[in-house]
Amino acid sequence: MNLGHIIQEEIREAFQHLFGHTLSEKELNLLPTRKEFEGDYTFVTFPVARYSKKHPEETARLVGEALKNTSKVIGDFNAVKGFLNLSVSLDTWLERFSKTYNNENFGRLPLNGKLVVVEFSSPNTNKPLHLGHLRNNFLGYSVSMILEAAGYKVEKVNLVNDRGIHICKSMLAYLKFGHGETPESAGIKGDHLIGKYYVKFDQEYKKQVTELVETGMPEEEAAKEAPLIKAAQEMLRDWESGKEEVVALWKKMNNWVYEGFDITYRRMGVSFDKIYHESETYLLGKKIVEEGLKKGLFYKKDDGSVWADLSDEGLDEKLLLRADGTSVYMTQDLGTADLKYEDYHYDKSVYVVGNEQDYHFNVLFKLLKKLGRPYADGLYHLSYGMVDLPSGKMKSREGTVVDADDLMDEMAATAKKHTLELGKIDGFTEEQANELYEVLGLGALKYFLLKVDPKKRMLFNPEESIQFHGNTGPFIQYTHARIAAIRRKAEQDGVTYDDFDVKKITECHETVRPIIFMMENYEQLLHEAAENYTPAVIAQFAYDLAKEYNRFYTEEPILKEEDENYKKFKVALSVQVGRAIRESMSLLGIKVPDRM
RNA sequence: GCCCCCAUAGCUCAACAGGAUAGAGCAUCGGACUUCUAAUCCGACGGUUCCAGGUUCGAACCCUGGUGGGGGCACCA
Repeated sequence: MNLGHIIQEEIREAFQHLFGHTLSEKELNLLPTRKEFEGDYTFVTFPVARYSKKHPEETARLVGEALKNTSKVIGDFNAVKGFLNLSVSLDTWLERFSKTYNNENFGRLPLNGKLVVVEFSSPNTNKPLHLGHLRNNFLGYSVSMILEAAGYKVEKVNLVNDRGIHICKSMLAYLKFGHGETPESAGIKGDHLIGKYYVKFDQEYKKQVTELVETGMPEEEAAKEAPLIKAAQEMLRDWESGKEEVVALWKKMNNWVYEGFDITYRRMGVSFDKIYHESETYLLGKKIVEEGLKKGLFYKKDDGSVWADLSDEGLDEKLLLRADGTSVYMTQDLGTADLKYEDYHYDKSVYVVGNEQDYHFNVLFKLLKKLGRPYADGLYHLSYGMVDLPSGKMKSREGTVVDADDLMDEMAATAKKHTLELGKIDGFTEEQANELYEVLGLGALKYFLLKVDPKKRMLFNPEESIQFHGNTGPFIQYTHARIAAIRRKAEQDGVTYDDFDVKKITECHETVRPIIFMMENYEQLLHEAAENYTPAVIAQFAYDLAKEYNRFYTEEPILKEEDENYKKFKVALSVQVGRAIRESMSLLGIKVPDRM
């Protein structure tokens, strides 16, 4: 039980004793005391004055006095208006720290026996990954780590969109203009090679459309009649009917893409427990539509197309099956939901997909609910906002996308530049140095993308993202490196620190309490991060802790402390902060170096 | 046209589900390295929380109406 809960219980008891009323969980609202007031926790008495039948301030004072007499943890209090500010005694804080320090499972909540599937990444195989994918991947991976730390069993899955007209466009352009080029012969990654032909297709296609328009054809018609688009559609039909040479080319080109993706994923530090391919799932879902028809949930129009009417739920009618009997996006997603459930029997299933698909998932979940799927209540769309550039929205056709590989290169290069300028890595081998640049560059990038609430649209300013000062990944990493240096030096000097004795400590630097306070609250925070699927609060924690620790570090001598026991404590406190930083950063997928 | 989301310091973001005098970083200005890593720390400057009403002890947060921005409304995925 954390300190907040203990205090809540004590308040409940005191209140019951004083006023004969038992407060509910919600009424026991406890918040951190604001900086400008004395105290650690604040209990707001406005809402409970109706039970005490006294003014809020009087209520606060009475509860405060009662606590001061009976509480095992509260040392003092003050009441301002309806705010009861409670100061936890130093003894208690130190005691709590001791407990945290010796807790080997710090930052890990007990297993809750529940399984959650997190689907993320979901790339198309016709172009390389870009900045938008980075937010998606980092988010999905981080949320998976957070859920795991919060006690869930987590399965990370990736549903690769490896088929469809967009792939055929790349294939067609490759056939026409590729001259048998390969990633090896071209010297570029497979995904970039395929992306090149996707762009090529678009260019050539536009030319054709322009030519047709010049002959007097309306633009809309020209867009449909251009030979290239017709050829691409034909190729898709050939693929669906299993035409050998098309399938062979498709396999070859997709494999190039996967080889490229693998490199990118590895560098990003994300991985999956299972990869689904749309080429294997796109036909699923038809049976579910049939089932819905039979149950009278869906209906068939005269042309044979199948629809769901969700107007009673405030939504539109939605197509589920085309007139020719082929599936659409929704059909497929109905099918994969069942498939994933068969595979995992999950309690929760999270889809990490951008907010432009809010409506789609809203409909999907309602349909599955209507169909009576047992897992329907556990579905969650983790809807995240677009990443904008200072120049506006990213558009692949306009060449304004920020390529993932390029971006990671740049981040690492900048890390290298800064590191060399500072000259702090004497004795590093070249390999170690390069690894450090990766850790710092990726750390900066991940932190930049994850510190913002996922739901919010965010601006990616390349110059700011590459900053290593202030509220950034490298700032936190640096704090960890400092602590690691303390630990190294302590061990070098033969200073043991596990054996500190908190009972002998009577006074502490003013930063010690807030540091302990933050770590005390960490598990609560982790719980919140998991419930709300948001790495942002973990990022905020790591930053706040690092910031507070840095103050401690600059204002207090640690290894030069003369009181031997207090010195041990300070080292232990540092080590524990280091652990908390490492742990929280790992939930963001960010590594922390021992030297930088 | 209909539906959904957003609006907080010059800029990028917070604000623990309605709590006290709205906080950080960047930028600007000023201070701190013969010291355990200055990728750090301290200070200053910076606000009508888009506007107008409402709800109540209390509103950035909830309600109503505006304004501005984004997204969605395909037999595409």
